Amino acid sequence: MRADAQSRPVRADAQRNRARILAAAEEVFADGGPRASTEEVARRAGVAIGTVFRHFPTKTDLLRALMKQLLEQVTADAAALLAHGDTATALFEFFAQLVRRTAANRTVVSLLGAEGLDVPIAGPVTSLTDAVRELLARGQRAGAIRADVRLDEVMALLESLCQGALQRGWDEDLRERTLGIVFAGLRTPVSSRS
Amino acid sequence: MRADAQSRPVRADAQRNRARILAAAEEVFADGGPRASTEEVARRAGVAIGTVFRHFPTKTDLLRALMKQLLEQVTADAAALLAHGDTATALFEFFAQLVRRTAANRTVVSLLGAEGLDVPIAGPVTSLTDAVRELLARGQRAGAIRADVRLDEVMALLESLCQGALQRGWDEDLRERTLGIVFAGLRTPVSSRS
DNA sequence: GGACAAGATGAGTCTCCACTCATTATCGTC
DNA sequence: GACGATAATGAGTGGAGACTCATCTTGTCC
Repeated sequence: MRADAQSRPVRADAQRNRARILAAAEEVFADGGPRASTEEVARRAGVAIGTVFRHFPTKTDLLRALMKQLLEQVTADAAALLAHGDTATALFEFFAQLVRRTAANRTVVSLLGAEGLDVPIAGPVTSLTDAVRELLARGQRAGAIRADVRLDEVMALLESLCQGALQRGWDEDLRERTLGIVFAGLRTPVSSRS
Repeated sequence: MRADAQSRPVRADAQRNRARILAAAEEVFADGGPRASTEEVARRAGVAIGTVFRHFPTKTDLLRALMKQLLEQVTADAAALLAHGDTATALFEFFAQLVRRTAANRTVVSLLGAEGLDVPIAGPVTSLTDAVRELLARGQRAGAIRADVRLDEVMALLESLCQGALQRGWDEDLRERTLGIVFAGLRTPVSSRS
């Protein structure tokens, strides 16, 4: 494996460590949030702290790498639903999936507009937005989602519910019921409107 | 003004400073979040740092005092609506009011289940919850809100939307439209359900 | 299996921030 | 206006955590 045509290959131990660090960071930040220390990540990865900083020169870089990885997974979920899901309800399924994933992974908090630390992630967000746009359009074409619902509203709800799902005291049941209300608001009503 | 039957009055400068500190803290934490430094609060209050700590022995105490103050305002809003508002839509009005207030005041983030720091505020939350319970019950009795909506769901939505409203890029317009969707989900449908 | 560059190590630095305390200033009272 | 209690001051302390770097180790290539 060559990193570049005129450079040497990336050493095997370096690749291994990079992977270990990412995995450890996922766990550590999952419970503890982005305020958890880099030292803790190093400890859980079984690596010295200098090694973490060799791979990710800044804590923000590490967070960004995690974000990117998660966004890719989530975007893949969306793509799968676009390919195989029921057109009418694919958006709801995706919505529920994302919130569920977030609930299990505090780091995603910063997903669409970081909070405590600044974690710029412009690129990956775009593809997620694209996927949601398509999911929304299909639901609307199928008549399942109100025609006047806009993309930014869906993204805003997604963001809000992901944030909410992180709070203490949200169990799975409450999460599903709350999502149910939001979905009812998105769904095409038979007649009443205001 | 006597603090207690057998103690001396609270000195005028002390009262003044306490008020100044609270006001400054509101501003400072409003932009900067709860991670803003106590030193900054002191500076904006025009007071030495030791004075801040005399009034609020701990940063958490200061945050808690702010929370309490805000919860009292919000609970007062709810009480006003209970007394004079339109029964059917009072909950929606209150909901919108609270989210709006939050958008202008980052500190409220930690309102119903603190994030970064731990800011226990058991008592004041109870009275807020009570007010929302009553608002919800009235809306349901009036037939404006679905009968199967539960209090914890409303609180969860409130929490989520307040969190969401803090994100960058939420302007007033988006906020109102997003709330509109949630309200549609809470409203009694004329016929369709799923 | 030797040479050497890439990588790992972890004690140490630096900065930031919550919190303390000896000293000084101010208020309320007589 | 003097006196004692209360409060304000701000340099200082302690600890946490991001980041560095001189030194040692290991993988890769011939």
